Amino acid sequence: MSVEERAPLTRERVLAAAMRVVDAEGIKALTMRRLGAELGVEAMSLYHHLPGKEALLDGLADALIAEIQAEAALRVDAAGWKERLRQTFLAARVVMLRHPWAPGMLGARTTVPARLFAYYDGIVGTMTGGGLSHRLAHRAVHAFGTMALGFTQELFRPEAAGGAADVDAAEADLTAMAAALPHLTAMVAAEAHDAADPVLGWCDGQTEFEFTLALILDGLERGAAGQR
Amino acid sequence: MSVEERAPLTRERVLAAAMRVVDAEGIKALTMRRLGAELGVEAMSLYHHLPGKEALLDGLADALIAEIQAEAALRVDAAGWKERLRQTFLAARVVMLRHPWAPGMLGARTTVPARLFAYYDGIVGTMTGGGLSHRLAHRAVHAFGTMALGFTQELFRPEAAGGAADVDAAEADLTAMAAALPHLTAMVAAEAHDAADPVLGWCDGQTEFEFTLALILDGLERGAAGQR
DNA sequence: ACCTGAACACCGTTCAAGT
DNA sequence: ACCTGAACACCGTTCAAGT
Repeated sequence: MSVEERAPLTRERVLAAAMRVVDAEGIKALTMRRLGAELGVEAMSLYHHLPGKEALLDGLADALIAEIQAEAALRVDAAGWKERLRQTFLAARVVMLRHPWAPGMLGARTTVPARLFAYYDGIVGTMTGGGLSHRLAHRAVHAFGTMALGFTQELFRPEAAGGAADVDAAEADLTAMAAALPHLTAMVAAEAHDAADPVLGWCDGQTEFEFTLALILDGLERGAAGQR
Repeated sequence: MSVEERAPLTRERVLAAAMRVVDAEGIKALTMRRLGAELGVEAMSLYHHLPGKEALLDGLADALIAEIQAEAALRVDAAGWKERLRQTFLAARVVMLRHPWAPGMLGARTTVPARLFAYYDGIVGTMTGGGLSHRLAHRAVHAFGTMALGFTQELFRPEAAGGAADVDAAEADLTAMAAALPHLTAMVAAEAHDAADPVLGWCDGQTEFEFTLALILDGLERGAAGQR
């Protein structure tokens, strides 16, 4: 189907095709047979360029880290460690928003993409270069958690396929919900009221991401002041 | 194999058996056929008590939240919102350490376990009851992220099956690594030196968990003071 | 009503055979 | 060296049949 159908297969072409499939159809669609079809080839041919499905996913994870590094290189231009980290993590978030399948895929992985070490090395270097101790830099890496990859771990993010019937049912016993979940109901009522702009309003990911980021960065800054 | 082999199948017995299988053999071992065998029954019989595999995993997630709630009920006895949250999240962590498969399983889930709403309702109630605004409580819920479920999202946690050959290979070009990853190498050297007790030493999860928890709780407390 | 056996439509992967 | 077709050992799930 694609232009380069007749070109010889390489590891790079296989990974590029995998990225295309997964961006267009999601991670579940990425089967060896489907990927073979994308390249105009039998599934078995892929094994000459990658040892198996695990290696394919490893390669995909690695390609994603590379894209995050590239995006950060384009954007990070500040001098201070705090602002540099902020820019780094916001760049990572942009990449993750381009690939909605990525958080779940990375979370399910048990092996470390080789490129991740180099990526984190740069982050640690930014902190120690800014005067943070190795101990505080170490703690910071853990505190940021998945933030360095562009997402706070929002478990159970809402699905694209919403059930209209469920919404109706939910509305029907909204009063029952208010009784069972008084604090959540009150919070939604108070917060939704303030959300004039739907993009910046209720549970907007960007707002929450930046709040958490600032919270942790400010806390580290205070810790860095205390360590002297 | 089990004592209750002849008792009639119920949804509860199926879920209890699933929890047994997954605790003993991991999430990959949980197939409909394997679960049937655990109960001395054909795989197809399970469909009379659960609609399918998705519902089985939903049930497992729900049972896990229930266990977290029960553990918290046993332990949380403080008066202030800050200490109550600290105890709540440490209780959740204990449950997660009992079920190492749980973080990955919850992270892969796309639907929300019903019980999670009630669990978060209690957490929000603790904060608003302590004087935090709905806005700050909302931001806090996002900032805590998976901490309420007992884990910071440590992507790529080390596997149980370690490759000795890989360790040897890694040692062989340790100098090469030091050149390629100078900041990480320096951090490991500095931090590992201080780690007299291996349990409390390098990358101990409990230490990192409590550091991040305190960082966020302190930041919220400051935010709560600022909101008046 | 509950459980079964055979079958269906998929997977990842092995292997002998082609070119 | 690279690709193929058939096959193997699995999955979740359907369905007609048993009791």
